[in-house]
Amino acid sequence: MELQKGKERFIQSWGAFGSSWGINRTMAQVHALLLVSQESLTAEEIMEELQISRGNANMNVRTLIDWGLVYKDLKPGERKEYFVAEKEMSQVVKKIITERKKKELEPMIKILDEISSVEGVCKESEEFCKVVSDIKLFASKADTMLDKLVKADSNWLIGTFLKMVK
Amino acid sequence: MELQKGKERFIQSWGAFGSSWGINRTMAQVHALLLVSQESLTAEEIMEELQISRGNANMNVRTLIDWGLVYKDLKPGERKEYFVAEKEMSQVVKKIITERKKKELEPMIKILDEISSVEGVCKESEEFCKVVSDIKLFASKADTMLDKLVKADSNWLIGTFLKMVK
DNA sequence: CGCTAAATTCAATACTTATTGAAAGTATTG
DNA sequence: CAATACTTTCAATAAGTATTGAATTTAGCG
Repeated sequence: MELQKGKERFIQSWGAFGSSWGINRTMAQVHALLLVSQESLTAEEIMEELQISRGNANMNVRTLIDWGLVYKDLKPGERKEYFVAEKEMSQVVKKIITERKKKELEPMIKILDEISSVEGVCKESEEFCKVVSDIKLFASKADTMLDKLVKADSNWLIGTFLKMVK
Repeated sequence: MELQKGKERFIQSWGAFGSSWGINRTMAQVHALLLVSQESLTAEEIMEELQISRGNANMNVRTLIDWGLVYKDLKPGERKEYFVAEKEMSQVVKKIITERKKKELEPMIKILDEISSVEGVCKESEEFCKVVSDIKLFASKADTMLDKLVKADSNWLIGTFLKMVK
């Protein structure tokens, strides 16, 4: 496998994981493409490389920018926009955690709070009350932990992993 | 909101999060229903409660059993199967982590290894090599960390959360 | 065994989510 | 300010995923 094949493999695999991650497949491919590109790319180039439509390219680049995983790289004297990926991997990890937490964890905690704040639930059904409060306990711990990871400096991020695994 | 409404809300919300989690919506609802049921339920009862077909109920219960989140509760003298949820929440968390890791993390590490094991990648493109090995670093750390969480005893699970967040 | 209740399978179908591409919008240039 | 180069939007459509339910298989019982 030579370099070009390696890059293609990476792009295609990153896209496939996107799906199993609840992340749009094409968005993940665009991200992968920008990650392995030396130079920043135009919308045209992304469309060409990934064989996707203009609208699709635009929408997914925009979402990546919203996530903070891609930046606009405006070149003086050039009218069109170039896009470049955030390549500091600790930043990438933090930003993915932030977005997934927002979508997967926070709304859940909100609803668990609503359910368990109801008067008399624990009196009426100890079992239901316990299920809800146990889930809340784990969800809150996970939430706090992920917050710390995201707010910490980059060395701390990997350092925390190390601390946990030893 | 009285108890019954609370349970319904819980089932419906757990189902919605399932989706944003890459977990089948109905499977999550079946899980929620069993979590909040005092008694173990038959396929019929699940179909009835969630208004789903026999096939659907069967498939999702089976997947939950594969995940170790639900058990068969066979009653002597009764021909039909009853299903009951694992209610120890630390077990539930461990089992969900195990399955999501298997689907979301392990295949990724495998492919990153394949890509980076190729001769000359680093010579040909320092940048690509760095991207791949940085991702590998984080993925492996996460993998090891999750392994520890899953193998540890239940007190350690919540204890580790606490250790991290202080 | 054969009968029957229950579980499972799977092709057809419904539902959900992503993609296209032409039309509309916006900004730069001469 | 009109021509142009590019970006964004969005309704139509395609692709992907989940669900149904009738047909099939499996297992308990006399």
